[in-house]
Amino acid sequence: MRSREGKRGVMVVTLKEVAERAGVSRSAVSRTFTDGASVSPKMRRKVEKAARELGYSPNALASSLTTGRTKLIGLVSSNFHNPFFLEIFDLFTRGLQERGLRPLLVNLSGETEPENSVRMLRQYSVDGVVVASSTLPPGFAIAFREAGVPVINAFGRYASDPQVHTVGIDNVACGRTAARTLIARGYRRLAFLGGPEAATSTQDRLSGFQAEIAQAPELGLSVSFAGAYTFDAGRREMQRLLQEPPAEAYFCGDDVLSIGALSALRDNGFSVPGDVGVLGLNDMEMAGWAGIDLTTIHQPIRQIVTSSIELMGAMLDEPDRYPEARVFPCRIVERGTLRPLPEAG
Amino acid sequence: MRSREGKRGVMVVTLKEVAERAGVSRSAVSRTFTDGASVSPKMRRKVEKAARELGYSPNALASSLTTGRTKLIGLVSSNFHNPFFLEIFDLFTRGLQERGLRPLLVNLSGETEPENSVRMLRQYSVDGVVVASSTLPPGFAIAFREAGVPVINAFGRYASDPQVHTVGIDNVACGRTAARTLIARGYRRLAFLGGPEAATSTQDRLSGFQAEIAQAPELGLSVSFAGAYTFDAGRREMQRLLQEPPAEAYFCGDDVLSIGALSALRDNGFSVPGDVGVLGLNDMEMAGWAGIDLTTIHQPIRQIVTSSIELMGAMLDEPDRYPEARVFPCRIVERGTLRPLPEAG
DNA sequence: CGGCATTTTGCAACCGGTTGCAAAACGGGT
DNA sequence: ACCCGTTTTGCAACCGGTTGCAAAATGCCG
Repeated sequence: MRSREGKRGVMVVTLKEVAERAGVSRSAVSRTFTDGASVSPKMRRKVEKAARELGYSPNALASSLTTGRTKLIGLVSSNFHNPFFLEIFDLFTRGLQERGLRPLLVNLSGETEPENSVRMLRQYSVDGVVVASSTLPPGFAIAFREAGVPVINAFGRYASDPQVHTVGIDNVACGRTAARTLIARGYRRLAFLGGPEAATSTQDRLSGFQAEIAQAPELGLSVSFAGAYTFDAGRREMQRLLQEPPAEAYFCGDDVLSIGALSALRDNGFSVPGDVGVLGLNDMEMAGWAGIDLTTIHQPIRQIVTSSIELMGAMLDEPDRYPEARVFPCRIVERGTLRPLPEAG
Repeated sequence: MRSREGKRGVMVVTLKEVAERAGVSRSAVSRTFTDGASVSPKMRRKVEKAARELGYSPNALASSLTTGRTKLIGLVSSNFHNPFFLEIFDLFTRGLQERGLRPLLVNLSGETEPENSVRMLRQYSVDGVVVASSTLPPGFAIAFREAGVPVINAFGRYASDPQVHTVGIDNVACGRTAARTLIARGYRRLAFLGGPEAATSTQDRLSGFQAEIAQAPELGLSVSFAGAYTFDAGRREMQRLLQEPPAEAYFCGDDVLSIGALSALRDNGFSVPGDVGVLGLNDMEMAGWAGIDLTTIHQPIRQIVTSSIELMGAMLDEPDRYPEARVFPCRIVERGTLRPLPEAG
């Protein structure tokens, strides 16, 4: 009887058993399964045969104990209600898997203290953490860094002096782009319908939007916030705004919010883009659906995720790497909720 | 110097260091951190003090080596393009976290062989696996069971003789409910617009739908399939169907598909529910959005997830538990895409 | 075939914890 | 103070691997 009953009744084959069956030392078995180690072809064949016959595969957790790497990556987010983030999770999980890294998913909805999650992820010796959120306060990412865990803040606030590695867009610049886009189309009385006021993404987009508008005295700006990046919040807030005559065009916090706002506008008899213009942000899949057809600012999530993962790979080799911010440009995607650019003439 | 530089330059405090500082044995420290172990109050205080001063927290992976439990749960899915599943991931991650279990997320999109994922999850010694998918072939869940890993198939095919623990709805019954719903509203020429033909959910819903319709000879049924549970697939397929006159009412594979179908119908000048009725399935958040307002069959995901997690908890204590199927009823949610029930009288 | 440089292999210690067992400490009763 | 039953504690072995080091095996050359 070579095989053993594990703690849970699961057949579990260990290195030692393979070594015995192959008639070699345990180190030899270990070496054939760690690449870069010196093993003669003959030895390798013997071991592989025994391993195959026993159905052995090495215990990643046990080896992590000596190598100090688990290949576990904490994937931390609080955006579990925005379909846009499902696209992000998809890209992250696939990207990490391709590199042999395993995402340990942490849902921070409702969590206000980073402490617990930091402790938990340290207990599991994650090699690194990706904080993928546009709404979490920067303190969360920083808490990981202070705990000595390599961390990347994806979709977080871009700062020119980043405290932690940051990959994302420049929300201030986005706000400017939004303003310029609306102005170029001849809108004059503009409005900002932001996401949660506390989110840095909201603040930054607003400040860019404001800054650009402030340059032209003939422009008007009204500002309000929805409580969350959700359809309902967007719809409710727009509903509220419509108790007074609407602005000419709204730059909304994100696409879901925009869709909610659109719904309220249409229900109140406003035609979009005839009476009112709406501009979103993110360019989530849904924005392109017929029937929604939202003009929006595209956030290059593929590049952001890819770059985050590359950066994570680099940090694993060089944990004390100097923090850097990687910023990707956003571009406007023309669809049907803003009136067209006037013909050049 | 008590603290040590870990492999990655990370300060990492070990049990041994705590023991030394507290002036006790390593076992004593270990016991104060495993509940149920016998430790005197005095000892506990000493150890906790030292631990606090050093910032110690035990290494979950190291302990898993002897206890045989990692508290890691593989969360396996391939549905990363259906916003409905984001709601499911949200519920699963939170539910697991509350029980002190950690979801290791596996994205199986594009994977055809279960082997790789099974091996990977075994290497990480997961305590159990939740396969949360309505499209993965049953073989995936079974592969885990055969590898000796406790597995639960959530949102999978209900079978009266389940091979693995199954939690979800009875898709055949759902199909019947759909048919009865449409018939009761006076629709006669019915249609099934399913998801991927290979998905068991599609097959089962169809067979229930057919079975019910077959009982009334005056009813007509046409059947077609979209390639995926997505907006585009639904829209495309409906577009194609509209080259001929439409049926009176469509039972669609799921809500996203329905929304796609709706979009095609409206674009082709059909009024819903005036000319054509549409019935969805899932009752995802979006179905309730104003502007979509989809009549649909509610899938009780809260209960399904809660029950799955409970069951997982039970399996961890009793791995050889006899496979069971847990089935939750679906109910119709009246909204605006079917004409109302005729007045009784 | 011997001598030497170069792999390849096994030994043993270690990674960070847990746990059975026996010895030590404790507590209560007399 | 002593005895005995009950905690509490520490020792040492173990979980499943990795790795530095020295011994053994190999290859090459003269």
